[in-house]
Amino acid sequence: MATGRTHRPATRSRGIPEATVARLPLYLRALTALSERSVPTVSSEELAAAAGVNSAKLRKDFSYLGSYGTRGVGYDVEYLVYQISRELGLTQDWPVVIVGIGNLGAALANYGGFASRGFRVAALIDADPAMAGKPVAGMAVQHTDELEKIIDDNGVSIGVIATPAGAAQQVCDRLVAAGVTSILNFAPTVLSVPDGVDVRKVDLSIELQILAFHEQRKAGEGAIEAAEGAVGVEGPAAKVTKPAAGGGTHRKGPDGDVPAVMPA
Amino acid sequence: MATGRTHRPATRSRGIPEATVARLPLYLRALTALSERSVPTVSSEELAAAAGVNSAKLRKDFSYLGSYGTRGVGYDVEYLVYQISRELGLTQDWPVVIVGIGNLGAALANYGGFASRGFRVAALIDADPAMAGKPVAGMAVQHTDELEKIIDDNGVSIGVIATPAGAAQQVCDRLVAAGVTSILNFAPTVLSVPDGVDVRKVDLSIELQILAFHEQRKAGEGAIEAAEGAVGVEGPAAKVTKPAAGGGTHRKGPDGDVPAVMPA
DNA sequence: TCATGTGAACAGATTCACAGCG
DNA sequence: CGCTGTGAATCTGTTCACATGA
Repeated sequence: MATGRTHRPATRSRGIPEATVARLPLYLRALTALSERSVPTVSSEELAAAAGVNSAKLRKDFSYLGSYGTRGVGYDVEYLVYQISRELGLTQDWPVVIVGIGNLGAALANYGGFASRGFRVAALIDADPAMAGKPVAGMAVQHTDELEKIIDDNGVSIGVIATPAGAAQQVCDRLVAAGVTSILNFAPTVLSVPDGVDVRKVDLSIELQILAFHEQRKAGEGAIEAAEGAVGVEGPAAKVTKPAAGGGTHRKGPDGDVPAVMPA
Repeated sequence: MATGRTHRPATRSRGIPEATVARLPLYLRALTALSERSVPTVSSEELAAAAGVNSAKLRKDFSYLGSYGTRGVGYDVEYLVYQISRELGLTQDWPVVIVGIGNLGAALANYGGFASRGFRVAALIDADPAMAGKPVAGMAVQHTDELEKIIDDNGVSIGVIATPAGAAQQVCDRLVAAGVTSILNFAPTVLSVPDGVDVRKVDLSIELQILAFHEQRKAGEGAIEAAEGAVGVEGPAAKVTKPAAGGGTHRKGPDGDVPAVMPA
């Protein structure tokens, strides 16, 4: 889901639903593990368990790729690894650049999963002149001035942004102008890009906030019903048409009328 | 999307659809920015643009929280910030532990977005005895032996796993046994957890693979039709019932019969 | 006989379009 | 009049359940 703004339907490219595409890497990982253990075939049931999905979904997913299984038997591991790899475009080499070599950028550069599976870190780029030339993950960091040249020389079409939020849009614009058409954004900002450019974002604080939401709910559990009935903890129930106290238009908060504004 | 295995329906908790919950942090961020610029109100149109969604979706999302807007005017920024914060459970403090202080763990520890918005790093934990006591992000790293005690003493319910894949499940088990009920997993593995525990995963290589899929498609463009017709690039068309060459059962690959197995 | 592959039923999310209210 | 709030239509994704074929 993280395909960012401005670029839309992105619907099923050549018939494969987006949700399925997002699961293919999961299957591929599970299959690779099986392959390493020289397991020749798997059933949808086994593979689904390894990938953490249910088997009906997995079979449906695979059905979009074609009929690659054998009824009564299962799927040939090696063959599926190949098919999924090809479908994902991993049989070719994808040079990527990482822009912003701070803590996170360095972590990404060192991340092994990057190098495997068809991705190759073509360059590490940072705006800080003091970083230029410094070795990170066995590679010399290059200055932002070189960005366009690097993209061009290496035929880079995928860029990773690991800069502070403030710099992200500007970096993004330069990447796109230089020919990058897919961006993985770690900066906590919404990027705008022209049509035809894909953006996916990875956002730590968003993930945490989603967890907090569910966590909060767990704590409440049975108390919720009671509280809602009694105090009217928001929801349509709290739709007080006229504010009970305080002259303003709004301020219909359930636990006290004045919002306790969050710290920045 | 990312709610991990074993725990499922997870559907709408108390009426708010999961998809909406996932966008609330986005709105909150945009609203916080407006708040800092002292903007008093926003229309759904403006806010949607800032958050990178469309306005109908945003209005629908907000409608699940209650009727917090004013027709003909828009939404009160401060008020919405408060409502969303409360809905997400950010008006309380969430102590989190980060397990695995490698490159990534250190990056996370240093990540500012952590500290803001209700999350507090209660401890950094690593299995390497050599790391113990070392300062990272102004905090002394503690040894895994202390894990249970730390969780308990600090009332931690959210854990972040940034260990290598091999250690993740084991760490996860210990976190859960110690009382953690929400986990953010950066290790490239499927975690199994008992019912009632939420897992969200952030997986760099999966994101890249999804980008590669779309990237590949862009490159192909009009050529796809032709190629499929001519060579029979898989799809139902490639459903060769009997392998053309090579004795095996499968191996129906389009560009060469032997799968070019990926490197690990 | 067994597990795949898939139509059909269902569920969830998005978009449309407009009634309703400030 | 302008913008929110929301039913209804649509679209996407998931699950069911079973016919099909190795």
